[in-house]
Amino acid sequence: MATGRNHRPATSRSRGIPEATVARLPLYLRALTALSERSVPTVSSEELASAAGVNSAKLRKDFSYLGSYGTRGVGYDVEYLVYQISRELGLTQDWPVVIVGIGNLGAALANYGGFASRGFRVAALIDADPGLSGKPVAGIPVQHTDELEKIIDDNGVSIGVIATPAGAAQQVCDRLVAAGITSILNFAPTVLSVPEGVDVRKVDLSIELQILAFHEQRKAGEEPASAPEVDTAPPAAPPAVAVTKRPPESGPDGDLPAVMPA
Amino acid sequence: MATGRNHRPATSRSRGIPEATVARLPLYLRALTALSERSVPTVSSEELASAAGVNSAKLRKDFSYLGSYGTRGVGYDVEYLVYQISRELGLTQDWPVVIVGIGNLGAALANYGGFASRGFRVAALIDADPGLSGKPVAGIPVQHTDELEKIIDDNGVSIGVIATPAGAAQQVCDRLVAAGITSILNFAPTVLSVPEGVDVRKVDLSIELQILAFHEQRKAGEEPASAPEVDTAPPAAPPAVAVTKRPPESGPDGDLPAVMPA
DNA sequence: GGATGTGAACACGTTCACAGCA
DNA sequence: TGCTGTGAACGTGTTCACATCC
Repeated sequence: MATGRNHRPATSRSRGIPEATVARLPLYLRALTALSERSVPTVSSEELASAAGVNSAKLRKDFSYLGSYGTRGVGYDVEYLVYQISRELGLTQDWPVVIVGIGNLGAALANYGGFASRGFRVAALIDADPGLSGKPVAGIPVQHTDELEKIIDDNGVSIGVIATPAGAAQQVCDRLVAAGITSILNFAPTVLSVPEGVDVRKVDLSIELQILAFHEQRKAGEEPASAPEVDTAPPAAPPAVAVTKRPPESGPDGDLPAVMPA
Repeated sequence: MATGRNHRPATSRSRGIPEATVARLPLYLRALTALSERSVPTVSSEELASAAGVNSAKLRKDFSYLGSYGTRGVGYDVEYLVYQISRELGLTQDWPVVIVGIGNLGAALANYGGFASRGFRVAALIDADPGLSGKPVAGIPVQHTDELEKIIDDNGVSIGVIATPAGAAQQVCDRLVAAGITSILNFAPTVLSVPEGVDVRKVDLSIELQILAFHEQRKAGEEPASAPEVDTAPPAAPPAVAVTKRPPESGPDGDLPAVMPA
């Protein structure tokens, strides 16, 4: 799960759409777009839900927050829903985006077709390495970090993507915010602190894997009625102030590793 | 937010740790590891919470599900907690992982230091392009898709990462599952269907951006007491069966764009 | 004194089941 | 008849506030 929020307590919801619903709208939109391309005119909540990987009750409730866009006994008009959801998400307008940190991940993001097709436009690629400056990635020349403020200002950018190593992330974040960015998608494995009013969402590869490992571990110690305990090394001393040598863990790299060179 | 679940309804929670708590454990672990490296012996819930970007009440409640590992009036022993959380997450053992689809994103993942330092080991890189076979990425030679089943079997791999284009994802997924994989981290923008017992987590770049756009849009239409409505193009016909030409949207690429060539 | 651990209250999210309408 | 839209029930997650113990 990617995560990270920063909103008013959702109290006094007037026309507010629940956060959980917002997070699913892109899913519905994707499924609807596929149907649209196959020229399917209408869908039932059941069909659409299954295409989006949710259950139909949830989908209907989600749509009910947007308005009554369906037809009882029939279903939803695909084209109409595509438009309504796009509008709700703000995708009927163009969102210029900058990507900071052009390593493997930054390059992958720059090449990612999903951006362009959904109202997002990569306005600039920025990296601290002077050796990269001017070299094109995904057809866009990389610019140096020095230009950051100017680029954001000139292009009216309000969304920034951070794909730098962890160590550089906060610093980049601060500059982005100072330059006027109000939404950040962070791929660096660090907690970013930002002033009120700035949105941060986080995508953390390592965390996702750790969550999988947790569940995987459970599976192992269940069905096969054997192997009750498998601990590798015994724990350190329970409480008491101590500097017990540290049992296992802590790899070769310093702080939580970076994604790639910026 | 990365997402995707597949668990029993969490009913009859015996020693079960809430899903939301599990998702935060890696965060705590990261903060604790940083403290450990600075040889800090103990932390209070307040300090640790702020380092991890959550509030202290939540953190204390989270830890209470694991056991009583703190000391009243003092705080938590850093080393001890690192060990306990690692054990809980299953990181005291080694998890071999395969990455399928070695484009920019796959390469970024292979180079990602966060894997190795947390009990994960990249056992193999797999790609369908014969031209890549044998070429080393992050020091590991890429192997051809034909070898997939053999690789998984030989290495006892139970976690797979899919970084292929959307079109190939389900097919790769099916082969992974058939070969014995029970946990999948999916970067392709598709809904994967898997049999019961297989865990899927999803990381979707495009969805995260769309959620940001939603909030960004809200900000725009708030403070500055102007610009009440800004719609670009008028909606299509409301209900009724129709094949209205499709208003805006739908970029140049076919289905939801791939991440990169596999 | 000072911090943890936790019941109880609250807020949010999901599911059920059915009324209501095409 | 068939499917949407939604109140009501339920379950999960978060926050409060304080008893408890070092």
